[in-house]
Amino acid sequence: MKAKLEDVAKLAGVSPTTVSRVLNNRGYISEKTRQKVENAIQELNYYPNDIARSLFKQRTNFIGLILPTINNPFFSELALYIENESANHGFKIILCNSLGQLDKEKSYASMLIRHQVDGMIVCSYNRGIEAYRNPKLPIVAIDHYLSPGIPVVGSDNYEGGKLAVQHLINQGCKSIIHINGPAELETPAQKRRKAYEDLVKSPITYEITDLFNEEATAVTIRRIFEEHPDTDGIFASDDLMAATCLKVANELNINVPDQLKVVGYDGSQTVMSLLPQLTTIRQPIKEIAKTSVLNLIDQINEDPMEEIMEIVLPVQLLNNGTA
Amino acid sequence: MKAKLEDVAKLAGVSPTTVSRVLNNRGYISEKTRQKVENAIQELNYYPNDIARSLFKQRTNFIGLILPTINNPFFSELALYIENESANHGFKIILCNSLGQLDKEKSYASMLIRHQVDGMIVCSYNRGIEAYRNPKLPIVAIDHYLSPGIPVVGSDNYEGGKLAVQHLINQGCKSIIHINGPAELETPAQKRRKAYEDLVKSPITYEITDLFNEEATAVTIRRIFEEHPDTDGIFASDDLMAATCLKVANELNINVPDQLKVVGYDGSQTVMSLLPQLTTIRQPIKEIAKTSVLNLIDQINEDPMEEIMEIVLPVQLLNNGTA
DNA sequence: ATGAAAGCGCTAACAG
DNA sequence: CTGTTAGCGCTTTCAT
Repeated sequence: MKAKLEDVAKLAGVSPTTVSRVLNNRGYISEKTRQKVENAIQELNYYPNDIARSLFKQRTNFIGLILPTINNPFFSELALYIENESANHGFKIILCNSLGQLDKEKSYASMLIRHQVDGMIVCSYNRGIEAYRNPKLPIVAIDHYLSPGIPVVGSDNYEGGKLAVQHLINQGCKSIIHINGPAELETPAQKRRKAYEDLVKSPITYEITDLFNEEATAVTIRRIFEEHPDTDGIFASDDLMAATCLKVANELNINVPDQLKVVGYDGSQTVMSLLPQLTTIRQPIKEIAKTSVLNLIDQINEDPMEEIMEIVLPVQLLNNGTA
Repeated sequence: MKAKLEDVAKLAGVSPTTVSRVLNNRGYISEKTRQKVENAIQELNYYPNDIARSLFKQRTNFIGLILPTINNPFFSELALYIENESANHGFKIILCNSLGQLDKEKSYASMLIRHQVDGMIVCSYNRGIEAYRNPKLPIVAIDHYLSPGIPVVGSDNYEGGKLAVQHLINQGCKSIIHINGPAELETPAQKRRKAYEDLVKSPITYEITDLFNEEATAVTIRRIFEEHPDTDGIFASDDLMAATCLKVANELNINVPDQLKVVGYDGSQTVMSLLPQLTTIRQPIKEIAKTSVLNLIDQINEDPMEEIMEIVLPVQLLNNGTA
């Protein structure tokens, strides 16, 4: 069986308390004892049991991360930085892909609570999950409002939408179409749409209902060109949709950027590597990640911090060629 | 404070054991008692503490996942399916990004052991980590040999390399260059290179040393065209490198596929969405994920299963246009 | 400077 | 059908 603290104590000829002391570097220990203990640890190949420790300490150093799907450049980059930053502070990430399904998200949320996570970072799009109302559970929501009282970290979606649409207008587009996910109230991403609607005389938005199905997205986009053949600009609310626009345009022999200009949204590293010509709005993904983690850790430590309820980070237009 | 089992018991007027019984649906309980208990659970908004449960059961239902970086379409897709499949079997994923650094991987591995994970799935590229030699810790390695005795799940890398290079030859390429990551012994990915070397008269392989730096990759690729201006075919050992080839070719006004043909490797959904014209070798990512999880769970349950030490899944050429 | 004992929240014998 | 008790592995008063 696995060695436990008691085994180490016996082998070193000391009490469990003493072993615990050297493990945690707490209290006074003679150099000699410390050596004996450390030798025993080596010899037994002992690893402290963090489950037992967590039970006692009422702290797991686990952070639950709920997102729609890690298999998306924006979320995977976000997750990378969240994991990194968390690790820097001694926290571990439990990964949950809700796939946008309410029931999955619910069961993940309660699973995380049962596992005594110290906090959660949620960037999924479902509301009304009771578990989030669990009093005193530190939560940070990324880029959408989860529930009153839960801080939101995100980027300036209205500004991003404005930058995108204004750029298309500046480039001479006359008929600009917007593509967005399903309209949900109070989602900051809908502010991109608001900006579009504020800047364009007769706004037309196509909604992609099944964000997880690229072919369905392509079908919707083909409809744009059938129903609005005069379209000369598209503002897509994320880069994957923008990529699908480019693909469809290519199928239809529509030249980008001459006949059609396309602006995406997110500007993740992966998309920029694979599709460097895509003009897009870059979200400060790393900063969103870091800010979220730090805010969450502050909540966990109950630092008296000034209860910041919404953090809005700046975005940037990357003018790369498709618009 | 958070409600615990004892509080539920008190409120329901029964013993803790009884509460535990209804929680776990074990043993005989009268319907009346069950109701009382369930009401108390509701009323107290009680969530069982899985940490305490794990401590007792000597089982956490945690699986550690170590990969170089989740911010890569291949790994993020893999991680999605691994997480999904694990969740289907009641396991949770702890995400670790080693960033290819030995020390990070080491500390992640021992963190996971301290946290009593029931098993680990490792798709990182470092060898000689002692923690992996921890006897009886179930491990599955994805696409590389970790240590003797640890099962490997992967796809047919030699066949993939062969398909790629043969395709380039069939398309008329005379001077085919291969791009790969740093040469490491016993990495199945090196079998792609082996296939290339077996099929080409005078093989030339460029090594990308810093896989995490796209600009460095671009620099190396530019060197190819300086040093071998007659290059008419490139087999890149992953799609991101292939994408960088396309980008550099574009900079240099080299037409793909007329003057240069490029074949990538992986064929993840994300890359196929963003760069649908890329000809590549598709790995069966979902199957790799599922197989790994199932094999690991078998190990965890000590199912007597036939100790399969290497599982090789088939690959497929996706002939999309860049070659 | 070190040890004994209690307890974190839960479950599983074992009784009854 | 239900309760009592011990203990999972660790940490921490409180003694000494």
